[in-house]
Amino acid sequence: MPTTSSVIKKRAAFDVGCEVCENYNCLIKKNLLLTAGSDALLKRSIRCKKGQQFIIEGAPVNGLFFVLKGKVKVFRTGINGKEQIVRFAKEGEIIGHRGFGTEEYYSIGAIAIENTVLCYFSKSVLQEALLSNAKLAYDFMMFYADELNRSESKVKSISQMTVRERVIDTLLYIHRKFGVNKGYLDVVLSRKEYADHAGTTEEQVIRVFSALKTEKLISASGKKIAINDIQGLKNEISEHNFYLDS
Amino acid sequence: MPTTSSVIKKRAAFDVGCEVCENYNCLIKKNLLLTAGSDALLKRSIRCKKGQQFIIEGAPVNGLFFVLKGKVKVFRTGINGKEQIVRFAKEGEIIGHRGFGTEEYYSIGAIAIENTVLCYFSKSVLQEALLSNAKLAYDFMMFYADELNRSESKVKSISQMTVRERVIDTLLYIHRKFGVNKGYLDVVLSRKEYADHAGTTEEQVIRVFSALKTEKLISASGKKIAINDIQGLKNEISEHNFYLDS
DNA sequence: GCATAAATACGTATTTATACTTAACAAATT
DNA sequence: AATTTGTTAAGTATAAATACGTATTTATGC
Repeated sequence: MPTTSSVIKKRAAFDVGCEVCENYNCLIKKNLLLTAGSDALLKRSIRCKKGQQFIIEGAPVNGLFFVLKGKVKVFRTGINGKEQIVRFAKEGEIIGHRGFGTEEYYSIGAIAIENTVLCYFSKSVLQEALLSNAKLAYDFMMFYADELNRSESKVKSISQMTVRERVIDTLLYIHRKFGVNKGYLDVVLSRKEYADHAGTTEEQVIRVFSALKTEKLISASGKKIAINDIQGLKNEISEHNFYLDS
Repeated sequence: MPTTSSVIKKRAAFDVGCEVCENYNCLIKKNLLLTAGSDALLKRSIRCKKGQQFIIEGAPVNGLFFVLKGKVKVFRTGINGKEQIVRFAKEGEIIGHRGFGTEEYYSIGAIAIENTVLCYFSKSVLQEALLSNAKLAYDFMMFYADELNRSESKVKSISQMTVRERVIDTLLYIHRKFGVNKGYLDVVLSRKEYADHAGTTEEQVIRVFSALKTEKLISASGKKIAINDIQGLKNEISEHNFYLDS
C-alpha cells in the first residue's frame, strides 16, 4: 500500500486512488494529476459483477464512469426489448456520454460483461475539472470526436452491409478492441451479443459462424472464438472501408 | 457597417468577420470574442453553390468548417457508390469532425444542399484556441457528445426499424432540424436524399410517401413536404424511443 | 460425479420485407 | 421543343426473419 502524505482513507482493495492508479490511458490520470494533488477525493470506485447493469436507460444522469478494470457493453433497448449494442468498452474508456451535461436521463444502458471495477465521477466535480483544465476538455472532446467517427462509420456499415458482412465486421471490431489471448479473442461473448452488435439475430450469427468455420476463416471452442485468417475477413468488407480502418 | 477600430480588410460581402457576425449559435462567436479581440484573422470565409462538395472523403485534413449560412449534408460513400447521409447541418454547426486532431484524412464528405457560406478555421489556429480556452473546448466536447448520442441512436434505429419507420424517423429528424416554413419543411431534399438518410432506396421512400399521403399524415407538392399529423408520425416510432427525442 | 437445465449448433421450410428492374409518364429545366 | 429529373407502378429476385425440430455441448445445482 502506498503512503499518501495526507490521511489514509478507508478503502477496499479495489478502490485505488488516482494517485496510485496504473491506468495511464485514463484521461483523468493523464491530465489532472499533473496539476492538482488532491484528486483522490473526486471519485468513487464501484465494483460490478459480471452481468451487472450499472447504467439503466432512462435513469437520471448524475455522473460519468471510467472503466478501471474489466469490460463493459453499452446498449440501447428498442421495441420488444431487442437490444442494440452500440459499443464495447475496456480499461480506460468512458461510459455515460453526457454524464456532465444538461441531459436529464441516460440514453444508454451499460452492463459489465465480466467482473469490472469502475471509477465514478460526479457531474459537478467533472464539470469543474473540465472548465478549469483546457487540456482535459480537449482530450475529452477528442474522445467523443473519435467515438462519433466510429459511430457514423457504423451507421454506414449497418445500412449497407449484408448480415454476413456485419458479423465479420463485428468480429474484426472485437479483435481490434480486445485483442487475442492464447489464440482466442480476449473476451467471452454469447452469440446473442454478437448478434446485438451486428444488428441481426442469434440464429444468423450461428449460421455465419458455421460458414466461416467451414471456410477455415475462424474456429471456435464453445464461446471462445479464434480468428484464423484475419486478412481473409478484412477482404470481404474492404470495399466498404475505403478510408477508415477504426 | 460597423466600424472596427483597426484596419478594414478587403472582404467580399459574404466574408463577415467574427466581430460583426450575427451567428450567436457559433461556438467561436460565443466563446472567443469574449476574451480575445483579433479573431478576424483566424478564419476564412468560403462560398459554396448548391451541390458543391467542399469536403471529399479521403482528402487530407487541414481544418474545420462552420456553417455561417446555408445547409449541408454530411455523408459517407460505401460500396458501389451508395451514399449514406450521416447527418445534415445548418447555421452554426460544425463540419469535419476531426479537423484539428491527428487524423490524416477526412472520413466523411460534405456537400452544400443550398447556397452556403462556410467559415474555415485551420487546424493549428483551432487547436491553439481550444487548448487555451477551456470553455471553448468544453462546448466543443458537448457538441460532439450530442452528436454521438444522436449517431448511436441512429445505429439503433437503422438496425431495428422497418423501412417505413426509418423514413418517418428521417421526416421527423428533418422537421426538428430545419423546421417549417409556410407549412412545408424548410429544406428541399430529393427523394434520393431522404433514402440516403433513411438507409433505403429512392423507390421505397416514394412508396412510403405515397402511403403517408393516402393516410393524410403528410402532403407534398413536388419536393416540398408538409407534415400534417406530426403526432401520428411520432406514434409510429414511439416504441423505439423511450428515452430520447433528439 | 451425476442429473438437469441451458446454451449452442445445426437443418429446413415458410413468410415477410426489402431490393432490384423496367417501363411509362409527369414535371421541371434548359 | 428537347432533355433531364422525378414520380408511380408492377413484377421478380433475394435477403432476412421467423418458426420450427432436434442433437450436442456446456454450465450449474445438488
